[in-house]
Amino acid sequence: MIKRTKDAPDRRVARTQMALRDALHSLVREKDYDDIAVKEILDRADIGRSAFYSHFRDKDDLLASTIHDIIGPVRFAKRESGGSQSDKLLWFSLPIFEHHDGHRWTSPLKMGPRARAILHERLRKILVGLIGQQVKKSRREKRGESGTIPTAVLVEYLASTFVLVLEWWLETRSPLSADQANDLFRSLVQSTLTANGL
Amino acid sequence: MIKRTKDAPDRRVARTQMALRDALHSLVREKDYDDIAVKEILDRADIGRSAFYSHFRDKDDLLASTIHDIIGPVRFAKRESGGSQSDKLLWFSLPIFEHHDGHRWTSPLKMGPRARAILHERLRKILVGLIGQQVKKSRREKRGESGTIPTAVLVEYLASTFVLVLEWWLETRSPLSADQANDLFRSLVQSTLTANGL
DNA sequence: GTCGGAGAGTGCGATAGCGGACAATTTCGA
DNA sequence: TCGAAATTGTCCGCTATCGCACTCTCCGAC
Repeated sequence: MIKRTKDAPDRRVARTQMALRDALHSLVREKDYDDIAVKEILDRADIGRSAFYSHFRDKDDLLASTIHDIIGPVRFAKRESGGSQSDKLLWFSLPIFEHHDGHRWTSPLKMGPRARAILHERLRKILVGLIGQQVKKSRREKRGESGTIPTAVLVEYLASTFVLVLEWWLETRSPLSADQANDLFRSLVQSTLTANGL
Repeated sequence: MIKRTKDAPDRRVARTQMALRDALHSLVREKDYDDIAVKEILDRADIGRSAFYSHFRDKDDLLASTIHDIIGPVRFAKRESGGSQSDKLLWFSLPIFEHHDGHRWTSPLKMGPRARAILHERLRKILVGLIGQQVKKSRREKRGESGTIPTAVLVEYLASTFVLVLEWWLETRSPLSADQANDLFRSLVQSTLTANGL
């Protein structure tokens, strides 16, 4: 268990975590995720076994943690989100599509459906947290206009729909550009949003 | 002080030392060695101050330690040293010339005469150790043929002459190739070697 | 079957690196 | 020339990582 007041980022922690993530990243381009042994990750990262398990429960936990490599840059884009109501609500989608677009043709990550599921499940949860605040705020401002659908459900709906589109876009290697995929996602949820006063 | 029992290579030690050497390497291509603050090295290597001083006395000590980056590869070439007597004795020279030749035109290291002196002095000492064994062995086999010049002096002579040639070759940016510089060095010491039964 | 080897996790004593505080020295602009 | 700021080198309590040994489970060979 890592327990620190976040204002004290120990160099060592950041270093070993990054080393492990980098090692996994490079390995997953060479062979299928499920065929990668923890030992291989340790060797490539040049990290001891016990250090690994003091940060991550297992290989899947490490994989899930790599989401931050994606979500990190997205957080930066958060500030500069002006525009319409739905722009403020769905600001996250385009950066994520673009991120994957960049990596889409370089070297395909070799991971089966199980690994994909882990990543997307984690992404979905994080999105729920991210969207949640926005939706609550927007709905509070417009309270009374509509009350049939619970906010929590709406948030889950947005997150899972986004992940669905992302999954489809990646899985089918659709020729759609990141922009187009993003538009597709928005089209899907737009009417529901307006119908619920968002 | 660094612990003993060399059979216990701690990952952490190797890691921080390499990080520091790499940092210095990259910095010395950007600005003059004497203008580089320890703080800058620490920042680039992402290493704490106390870790630095637990390995090196000061900046110069770190610089001197980078010799191993040169001498390491040379040790490998040691095995495959067949040929004449002097080939066995002077096997080290060509690899070193070649090493410097590779880096000579890429990006010149920005270091004044003081820094150069540190490096070459260290190199000289290591060469003395390296050559020493060989000379002693060769002379033991041919004992009696000549006894006027002490072995220790001969060794120092070889090392310092080599460093001299290397220094001249680098300093003047001589158009000589690594091979030619190596031949030059050999020509310089050849007669002395044969005169002393080597 | 069962043997043996390999990988996954766990536990532990030892230690390298951490951040931060400190005095001593150097640098440098007012 | 003086004082502030920067840099160097030292020290210390805390902790992350180390190497190593160990158990457990899985799995293919025989």
